[in-house]
Amino acid sequence: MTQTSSSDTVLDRVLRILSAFDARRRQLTVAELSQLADIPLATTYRLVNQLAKENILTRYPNGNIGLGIRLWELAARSSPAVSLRTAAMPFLDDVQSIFRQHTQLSVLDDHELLVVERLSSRNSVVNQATVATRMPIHTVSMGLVQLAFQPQYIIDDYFALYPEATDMSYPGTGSITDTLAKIQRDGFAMLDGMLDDGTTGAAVPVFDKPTGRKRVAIAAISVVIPEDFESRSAVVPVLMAASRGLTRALHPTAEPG
Amino acid sequence: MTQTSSSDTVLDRVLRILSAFDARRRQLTVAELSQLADIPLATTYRLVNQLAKENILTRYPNGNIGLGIRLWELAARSSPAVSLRTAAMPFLDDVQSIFRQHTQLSVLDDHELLVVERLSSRNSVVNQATVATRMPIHTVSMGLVQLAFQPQYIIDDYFALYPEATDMSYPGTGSITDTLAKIQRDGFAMLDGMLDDGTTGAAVPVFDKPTGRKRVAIAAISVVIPEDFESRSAVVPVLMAASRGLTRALHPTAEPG
DNA sequence: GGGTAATTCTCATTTAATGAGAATCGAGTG
DNA sequence: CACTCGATTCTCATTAAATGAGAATTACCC
Repeated sequence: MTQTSSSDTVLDRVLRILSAFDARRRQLTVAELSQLADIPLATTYRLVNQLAKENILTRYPNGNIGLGIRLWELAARSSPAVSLRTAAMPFLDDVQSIFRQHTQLSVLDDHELLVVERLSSRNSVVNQATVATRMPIHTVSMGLVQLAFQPQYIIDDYFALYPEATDMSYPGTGSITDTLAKIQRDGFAMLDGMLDDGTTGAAVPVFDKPTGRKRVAIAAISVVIPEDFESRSAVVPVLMAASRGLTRALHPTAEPG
Repeated sequence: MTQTSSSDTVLDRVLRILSAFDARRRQLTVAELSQLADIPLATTYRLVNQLAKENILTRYPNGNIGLGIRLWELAARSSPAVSLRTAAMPFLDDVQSIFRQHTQLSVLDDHELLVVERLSSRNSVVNQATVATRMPIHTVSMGLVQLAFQPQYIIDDYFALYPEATDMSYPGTGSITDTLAKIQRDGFAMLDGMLDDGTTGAAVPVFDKPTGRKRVAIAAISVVIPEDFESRSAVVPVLMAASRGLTRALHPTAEPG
């Protein structure tokens, strides 16, 4: 059955087809797509063929369907995420080469955290799943550090949307409200054992302007380190230097470097 | 007037809207979009609003339209270009940190060269235009080095499509046919003054498998160096090491390391 | 307050899109 | 080679998504 709320536009259907693919589902048969996208088989074939003709989707020799390079190209040419990532790369690279730990750039989008880039150490498993994945803001340092530097109404909206966040108790800082207050005071988040036992997520905000009182976080730079990391005390200063560099790169001004 | 060849589908129109944006046109008014996409204004407003609702496009506070983060996210989750880029990053990083020159990863697509990634030296201008840009294959080393390692029928198709390529005379190697033959013998392309005077483009192919006779290039790794670069003799060996590393990363086998 | 452009809304009309089922194709099996 | 089955394309009567001009509303500027 098709959607009942309003009419099922062609755009809705195309987006459901494109959304069916992710890091674990890179190739799908047309029958699978039809089911995942909730579109009758004949219509799915027609839309898939139209998309393949434009290279938004690609047909593999075995008949399976995957995303086409044109979709990437359209997005890469002028997406804000790509601009941010490109500007951030030298700073992420600095952080990654100093600590040799997973280093991420992330943003908040639609009340979730979205990973824009992840640099991993040489010998770590290539893990595509990390870039473009979403996580609840309140479960990771890089989310909390961005939330802490948002207008109060955005924080309130978030709590309204995720009441379970207000039930959280963070190791060493207590409630989410107390945790956000500490992050606001410190200017960084450093939380143990959030996603994985034995690791610490350290994150700093990237602000929308170099100085000023009402700065808003537009991204975060973060690393994941072992809890007993020997260079632990150096992490935040290095992240902050990277963050300030990125903010200046994004907002060049006449102020002295 | 709308297109006359066949009917103007919603998908056609949506793709024309998305294609209107590029590195130089990151924000457009709805009126500009209507003109660029050749869609009546009322229809453009309607489609733009639908796309903005899904965050495929975004509305800026000044009313301008730009690409939305969801488009990037859809593409980043499972696009082959992103997988290739992710696998290549350690090797590109190696090359870039050794020579401190622009380092690129590119593929052939639809008889053109498409830049998938570009790492630049620290102090170079951040130049978004390079990633996701297309160039004629026969005008750059990284294009020629991939063309040289394609099946003959693909080379023939290319010449049929771009007869002007057969009129080219490359410095030191002559015609394109002779140049391709030399690249096939050498296993790399190193051409002076192709895009910019005073520079050399050095490129090696990334093959579809580690060994074997009928290997096909699926990408290229390349650097742009000054013609009088002091480490010129080291460039190709380093690029080849990076390329072999990438091929092995893409095609892990049981063969010894 | 007036002027102008941007934007939304309306709705009669158009036509793109639909999708079941027939037809065709391709792969696998005996 | 014939048969079976699933994949895929094609057909076409019907539907409803889409259209787009122009009116209405909103926002901005002077």
